[in-house]
Amino acid sequence: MKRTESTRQRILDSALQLFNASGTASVSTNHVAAEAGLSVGNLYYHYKSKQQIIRALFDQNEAEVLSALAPPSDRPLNIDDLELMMKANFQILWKYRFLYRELVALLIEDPELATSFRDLRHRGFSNFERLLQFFAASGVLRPIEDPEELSRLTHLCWLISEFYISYVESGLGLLQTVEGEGWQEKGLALLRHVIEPYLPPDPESP
Amino acid sequence: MKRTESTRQRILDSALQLFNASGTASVSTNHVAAEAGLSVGNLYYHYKSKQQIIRALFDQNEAEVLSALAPPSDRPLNIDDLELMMKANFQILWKYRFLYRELVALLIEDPELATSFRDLRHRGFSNFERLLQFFAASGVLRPIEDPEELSRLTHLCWLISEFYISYVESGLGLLQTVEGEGWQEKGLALLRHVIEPYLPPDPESP
DNA sequence: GTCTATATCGCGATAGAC
DNA sequence: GTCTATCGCGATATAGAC
Repeated sequence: MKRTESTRQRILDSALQLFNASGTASVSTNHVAAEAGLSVGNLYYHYKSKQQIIRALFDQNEAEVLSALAPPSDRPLNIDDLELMMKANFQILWKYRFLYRELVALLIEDPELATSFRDLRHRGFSNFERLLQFFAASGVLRPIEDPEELSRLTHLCWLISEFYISYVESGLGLLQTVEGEGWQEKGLALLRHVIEPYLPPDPESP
Repeated sequence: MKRTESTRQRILDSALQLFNASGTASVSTNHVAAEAGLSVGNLYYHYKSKQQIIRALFDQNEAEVLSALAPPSDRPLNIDDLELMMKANFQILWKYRFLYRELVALLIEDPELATSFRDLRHRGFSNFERLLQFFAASGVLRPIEDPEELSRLTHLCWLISEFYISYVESGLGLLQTVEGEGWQEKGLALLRHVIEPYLPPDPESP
């Protein structure tokens, strides 16, 4: 409706870029305004605080995550869907990496954000657990009787997805996978590694 | 030698406590000095900047990690040693959790710290990989031929150890494991879950 | 070593003209 | 909606007395 969204969006884009590059602590609203090519006053006209900008970025992230992880619903799921979802998820996590990188600190500093995040995560976790359960029940994965084991597997996938990028950024991965996209493939490999023991026994293995 | 260490240590203790509780961004040198019961001037006499304090805490952490992960050397290693090391490691990670929680941001803000950290991690990673290799070679774990697979398993264990606490702190785990120590046991369970497929086939399973 | 000022700076946020 | 100007504050860091 309003064309004011254009400016709002430019603020978010600039903030996202700077936060990803330098972290939220060292990026001030001044920097964001400069990067976006507007005055501080104007920035504050659109967002009444730095926290509001971060929240808006979180909301954007939330929308993208939910849409990327929504199952096709009109078509039976297969194992490739799982792989595709994980891939799409990595893209989004990378786009908003500052959020996950500083996650706990951001949540401590903004209880309201903490509530939103925990809500999102809770829903996402349940969905993913159901998805794995569905795969196990439909033969894509081998059956998982113990609910504790299912829960552990879900937590494991979730933890890896959420923090793999921070793990890479924090150094070791970077040194070894200098190539631009290699990190993503390696992350997927870790997820596959965790899933692998649950693939159904293959009758024709060498 | 000098009793100045007492004050220096009090500064570090106070800083550690506050950083863990509120994050480095919202804790100022003023707060640290107040918590330690000294003047700001005195604090700056001992550490010339906030970054220096963080570095000192990192060094402390490094020393504890290295000593906790040093193998007995005079005694053959067994699988319980692995479990004990992981447990000790969790304790240390918890003690210095702000470091890992804000890891990437801290490394971006302080390139010198980044160098130290990457060096430590590189050494730690190699050691741990060798340890797993040793277990695989000596029958504690089943043989792992593919070096890529060994590397993946090592990365996996490392990633889980390093970020599990942030994962818990960021919410989901907290809601489910309200009990004070349960989180640690659950973390170990995740690590065991990853190791389990590599345990040697047990002749007398039900 | 420790304290009490104090200097300096930049940040978040607002007021008011256009 | 956008700008310029500015206020108030708290943070880092230093100077100098004790």
